[in-house]
Amino acid sequence: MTMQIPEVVIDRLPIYRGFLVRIKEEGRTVISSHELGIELDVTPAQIRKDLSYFGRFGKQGKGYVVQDLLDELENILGLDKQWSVIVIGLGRLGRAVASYPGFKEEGFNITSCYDVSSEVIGTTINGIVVQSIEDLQNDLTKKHVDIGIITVSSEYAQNVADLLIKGGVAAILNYTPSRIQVPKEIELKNINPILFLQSMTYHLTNLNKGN
Amino acid sequence: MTMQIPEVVIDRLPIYRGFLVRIKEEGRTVISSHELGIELDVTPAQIRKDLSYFGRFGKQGKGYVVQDLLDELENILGLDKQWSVIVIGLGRLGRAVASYPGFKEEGFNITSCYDVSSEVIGTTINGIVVQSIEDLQNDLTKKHVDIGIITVSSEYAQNVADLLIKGGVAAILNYTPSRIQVPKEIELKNINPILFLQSMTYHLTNLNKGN
DNA sequence: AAGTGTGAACAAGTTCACAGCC
DNA sequence: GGCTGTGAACTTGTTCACACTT
Repeated sequence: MTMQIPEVVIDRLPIYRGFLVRIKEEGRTVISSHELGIELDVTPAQIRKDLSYFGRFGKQGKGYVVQDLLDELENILGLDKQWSVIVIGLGRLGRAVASYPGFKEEGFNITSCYDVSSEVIGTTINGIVVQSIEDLQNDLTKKHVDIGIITVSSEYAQNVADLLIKGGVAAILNYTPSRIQVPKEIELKNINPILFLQSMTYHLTNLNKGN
Repeated sequence: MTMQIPEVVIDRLPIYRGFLVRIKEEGRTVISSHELGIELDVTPAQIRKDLSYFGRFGKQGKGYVVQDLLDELENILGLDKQWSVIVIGLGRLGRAVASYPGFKEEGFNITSCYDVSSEVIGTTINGIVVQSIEDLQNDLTKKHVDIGIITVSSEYAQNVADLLIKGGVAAILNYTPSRIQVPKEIELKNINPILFLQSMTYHLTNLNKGN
């Protein structure tokens, strides 16, 4: 029963799902793995194989019913639930993140924001009053938080992560360039634009490409 | 000569390099693949194999001289050069990006910023006067730009990308949730926090983990 | 003695190709 | 007839294990 599903597969499902949302809005009701593949730059076999880890969602000779596949993917990914998210660090990046409407639209509800600076504490961002980081530990004992987004300055990233984990937060999105150490049961993803730029400059430097 | 180097390897090099920068600051002069591996959560064999694609940088029985390996990696990745970067779209996210000091520190110089909104055009961010997007096409004929960072709203992402490519920009960092189509010789990386969150919720939903 | 560099073994992930079903 | 689902073939990427160097 518990066949281990490759992480790369999990990472592709949200991409499939995003595209399905778009074509559903355009009124599309059925799509084949072939068409999906062309749009998403993935082979049709890849898509069929990926989906086959979870069930048989297609209609043979026909393709996938957009709405049905969407429902399946949202169920698999847990997007049929609401998730509570907090943002720690409300510098320029944190404020941009906290005020991005896309999170709420996708079921990621930013319920609280924390910062150290007295200049920021008490201000309102996206309808949320910024609290002191001092409140964080205690707040986590009282209300459940699924995901913590860390946008503090680099040197505090590990401390904040430790606090979050101690408070029962199971997933962390780290916008800091610091590499954070977490126990393996904690979900962690890092967003570090510098690393992206640096792998791109490799290719710009070595234009005997292949990519 | 032109052995094809796996993309995953290229993506790891900046991580190795970042760690070497850190330990160099701490005064470390030599490090073994074993120690590197522990810190970066990679097997020592992986590190040695990755580096072996590019040369023999280690000293047998000793490890790697931090400064030497750093120089090699920076040379490989093209980090010994300066890169010119422009930011298109100066909403909250674009302003956060444009004012992040990390780019300059790593040799990525933001030389211009563009926006459509008359409220933003003419304002100064990080010492740069925001120009009209109307100027972009013409500017690109006059000065060389290596990398474009797209932080406009989703619906304009493809248009901006097309403009950049027409103007000779070879690499694009797309902060937009839109999937952009580019010719294969153009470097493209996407930063979409929603996709990260959605793959994390898969694991939160299916805590029979393995991760 | 310690630790690299690397072919060979292994594991993971992708694509093929076709049986099966609508 | 067209397209899915999936074992099997293949390709890519990782780890092993040891000869080699200092």
